[in-house]
Amino acid sequence: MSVDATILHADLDAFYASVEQRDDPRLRGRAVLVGGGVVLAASYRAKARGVRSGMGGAQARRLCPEAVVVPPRMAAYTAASRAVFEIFRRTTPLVEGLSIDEAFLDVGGLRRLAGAPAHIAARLREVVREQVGLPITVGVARTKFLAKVASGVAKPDGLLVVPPAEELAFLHPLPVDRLWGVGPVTAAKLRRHGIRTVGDVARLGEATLVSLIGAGVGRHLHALAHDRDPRPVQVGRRRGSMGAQHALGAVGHGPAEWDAVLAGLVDRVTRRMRSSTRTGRTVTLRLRFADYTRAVRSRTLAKPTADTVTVLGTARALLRAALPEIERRGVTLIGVAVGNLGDGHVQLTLPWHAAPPTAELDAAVDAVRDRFGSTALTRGALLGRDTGPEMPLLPDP
DNA sequence: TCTGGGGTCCTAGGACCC
DNA sequence: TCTGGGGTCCTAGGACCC
Repeated sequence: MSVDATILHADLDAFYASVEQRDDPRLRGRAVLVGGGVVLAASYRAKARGVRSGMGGAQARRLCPEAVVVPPRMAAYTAASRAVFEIFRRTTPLVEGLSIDEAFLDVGGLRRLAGAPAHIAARLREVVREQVGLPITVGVARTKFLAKVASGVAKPDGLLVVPPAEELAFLHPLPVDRLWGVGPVTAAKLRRHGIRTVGDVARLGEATLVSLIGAGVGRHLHALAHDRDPRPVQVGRRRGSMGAQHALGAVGHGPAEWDAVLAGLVDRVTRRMRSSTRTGRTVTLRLRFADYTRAVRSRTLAKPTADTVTVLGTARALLRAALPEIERRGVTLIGVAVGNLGDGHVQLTLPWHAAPPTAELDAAVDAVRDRFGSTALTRGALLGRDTGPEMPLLPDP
């Protein structure tokens, strides 16, 4: 573990809204809301009026009547994100993406090549601004946690370095809910005991903290408040689940509509799985009731799959089982996720003497089909590859 | 404040196995 | 007949993040 501040947390500012302002000069300098029903992103001018992402559109427009509301353009955001992540990876190979608009970068080994971390961070901000046209804030510190907090404090369009000697002085005056992992519930529990700042948390014994907020969160918070965070920047983490969900209006739905929604969601998810050559074993049905409480129902299959029919069958069975509860309580959201994701590869071992187009190969392809439930894999596709027996599922044509 | 869509991680109980 | 400790997997719920 380095004793230097070598970890960068880079976070695009008001990402979706900034992309909109970049692409439409008329929006620059104005309050911009992306998404009408619910605010997906708000420009800083709108945030200054109290608008937050996740807020209902009606309330946002009340707070900020002069705001321009634009529909989301996910393809543009994805493209901008890709461009920024390419710059990250040109900066250092040690990049850990956290979401579409933020990542950790470890620049520890680059001092002789590219200069001090603060210099690299400043340069990174310039390059993102020049080449992608977006403002980005960077926090620099010795740990991931501190770097993340630093970028949060420095926003928007800022750069903040926390030197190792000043970590506690930086950390302890901050309100607890500034900590990554402290949300409304934990903050309220702590507030009830008069704990408001990170310094207040640090003065508590671990056992006391655990008794207040539970073992997991308690120990985690105790470590962070004492500035202990050994987590390294991890390259190449892959998502563990893929899902899709759809919010329903309050009235006028029945089993036929629920089933249609479900089928659409499953189709979306399994398509995405196939196009990224992932397969999964656990199908989860997500429900939100009329009172906005939530429930999940899940089933784990014997074999990983990315097959629409298999996943839909499982999701339907879960929905059927939940039907009495849904009819009693009303449903306002349906979601489907597939978890336990594997890499979508399977090892085919053929006898060395098997001439390719043989019964063995056919049998092997059948075995893959059987295991993955893939309708996209064909023997021709398999033969078209000379990369050896490791064979990804193919994306939809 | 009346709430979208995409995720992560943790906890806890029960089944099952050795 | 009644009993222990430890491990893994599955399901459900909940907090949190952007």
